[in-house]
Amino acid sequence: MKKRVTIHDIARIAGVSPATVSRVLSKSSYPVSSDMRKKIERLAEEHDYIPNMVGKQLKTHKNMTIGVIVPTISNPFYSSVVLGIEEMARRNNYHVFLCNSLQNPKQEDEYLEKLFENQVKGVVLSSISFNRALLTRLIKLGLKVIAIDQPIDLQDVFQIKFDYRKGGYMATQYLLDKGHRRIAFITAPLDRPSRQSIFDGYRDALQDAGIAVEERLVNVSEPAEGDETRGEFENGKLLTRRLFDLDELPTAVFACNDMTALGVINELTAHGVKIPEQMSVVGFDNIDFSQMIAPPLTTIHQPSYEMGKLAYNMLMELMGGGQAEIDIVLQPKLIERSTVAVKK
Amino acid sequence: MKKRVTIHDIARIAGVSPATVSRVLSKSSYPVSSDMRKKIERLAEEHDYIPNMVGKQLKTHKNMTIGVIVPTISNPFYSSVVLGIEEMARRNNYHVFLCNSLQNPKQEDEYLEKLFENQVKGVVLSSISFNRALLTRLIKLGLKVIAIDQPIDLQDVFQIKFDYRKGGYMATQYLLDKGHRRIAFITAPLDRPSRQSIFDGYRDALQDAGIAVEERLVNVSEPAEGDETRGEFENGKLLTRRLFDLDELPTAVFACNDMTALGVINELTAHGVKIPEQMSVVGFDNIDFSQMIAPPLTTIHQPSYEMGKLAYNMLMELMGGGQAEIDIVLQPKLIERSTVAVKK
DNA sequence: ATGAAAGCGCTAACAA
DNA sequence: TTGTTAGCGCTTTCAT
Repeated sequence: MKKRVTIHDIARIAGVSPATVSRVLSKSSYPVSSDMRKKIERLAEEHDYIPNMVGKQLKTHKNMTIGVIVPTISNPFYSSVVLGIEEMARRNNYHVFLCNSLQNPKQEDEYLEKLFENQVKGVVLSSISFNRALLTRLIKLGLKVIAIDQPIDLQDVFQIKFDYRKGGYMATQYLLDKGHRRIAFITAPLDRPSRQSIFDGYRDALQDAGIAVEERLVNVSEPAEGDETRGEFENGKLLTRRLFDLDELPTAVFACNDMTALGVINELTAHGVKIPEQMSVVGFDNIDFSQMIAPPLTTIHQPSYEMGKLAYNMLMELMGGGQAEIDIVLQPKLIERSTVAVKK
Repeated sequence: MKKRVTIHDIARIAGVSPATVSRVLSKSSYPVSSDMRKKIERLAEEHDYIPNMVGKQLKTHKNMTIGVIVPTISNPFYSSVVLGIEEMARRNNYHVFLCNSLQNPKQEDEYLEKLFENQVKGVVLSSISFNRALLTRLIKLGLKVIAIDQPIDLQDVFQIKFDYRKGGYMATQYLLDKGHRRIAFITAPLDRPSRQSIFDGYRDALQDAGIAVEERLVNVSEPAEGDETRGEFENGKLLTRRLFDLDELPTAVFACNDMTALGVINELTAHGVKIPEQMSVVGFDNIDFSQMIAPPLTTIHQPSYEMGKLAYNMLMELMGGGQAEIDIVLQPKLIERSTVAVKK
């Protein structure tokens, strides 16, 4: 294992000062004679010089990495968001420091702190925590934060929002338009603002149609910890099973996300219920998989990849001292596929 | 925005030397009187002291981050591997620097270099490149590398292998046992060793059964770039379409991975072909989704999460100066679900 | 038990 | 155009 060569080594070999070497190797605009420049570049190449960003960073207080904290990348929705962020970051020579909070607020805080210790200056955060103590402290110390997916109600935190309520409303309205009156809502715990909003949309759509919300048709699961993705699916199955305890099945199911909808469909199919002939199903998110199943899932599109890109752009704006940014609210879109039939 | 407080600030306030402050705040084992220790801890707390890891790292040449390079986390197989690595890393207070090479060898090299510049000392790599120039250089400079998924034939690179050939053999043999004789193989380009090996297994199983490999039943797609996950699915669809040009359909399809198998199933269903009654399908990987579809997919299990954990452990061993590590070959397992029927 | 001082690799005034 | 020097925040020998 060869010793690492530094700017000083190159300087010594070239018989010049480290400053000159720094100027050429860091692509500074500072003037250096072209002979010198060539010589140094050649020497650097020959000696396998690779810059040490830690030294540079300590001096300049700048770095090229941003943090991203999401519940888990095993959820295709988040992996798509992350890919969007990373794509933009790459183009601008930034790095992404990815953290999976795994439904654990403590984990979220630990990552936040670690990120900050590592001098990360900007973070895109899908927060599952309610305690804003640490976040507030870090923001005071200069951390820039963009909230996605879950709102964060703090001064100086800007948001890429999504109109979950409207999405919930649209999905329900669509089912209503197809003639359905008994529409079940199946969801993971309403402990996240996004889910609560989807439920609000469901409720409002029913009420606007003059239909009372039947409590037995609203199925909320118990909170769980760990990797959520498998959980959402299992959840969908579990809550669907409860439907069969009812005197009469609903004619349609609206699930709080696609993973849950997959569970619903799976369980329904296991019970011999045909989709959409005997039961209509609508999901939420429009993950790639939703169109890969048979029949392909009708769902509400949430532009995850674009969300990632937007989040990156807003973060850069913020970090570049841009100010008075405005929150963005992305609009839902209904994707009609094949899991909904007209109620006969 | 408050100015960041350093150990010097704390030292000044406490009226002691920075050395003493460092000793207590970095949890050094060096003796410090308990009065002093308490005072410093209190002051640090009061003044919101947060250590600067960059300074520390420059001095100690140690850091707590490892790199992980995979084709894309939007592929559930890789996201599961990454989660396994991250889980272990977290337990040991390590960080994961995640990079998606997106099927692009140049991107892979860029990330490798960036990682190294940032003083990352260990990397878990699923390489899609064939050019080992940079990697060889970095290894000479002390980088430790664990290869997963795709073998890397370099001195000092240790591997978590998977017996792809055996997996391919098992899947084909299983189909053979069920009475199938005309078994199509559908795959993305054989430019990765893993896929080639799966094909070898397919071929060998047929040959051992005294069945000639029919060229028209082996469908290989053209190379593509970009985010592969959607591509694999589309690929499965595309190649399945070609099957219908044949004089006679095969009775079973073996796909090189589950995403492709989903595409196969999707296209088959679109053509009104019932699975498994009219066509049997076997996948490869056993991603979570493979059991979420209807009917659930029969497939070859590749232990992605465990692979991640193993990779982390091996890497730590290597980085800790452990030597004479031995490559590991994980064994495939057939998961019988519902997409295969006995050939009548 | 505490402090002084050097230095990790790099950059950036300032000087020459 | 090039060099000198100081120092980013931290740890760590060596002294005291």
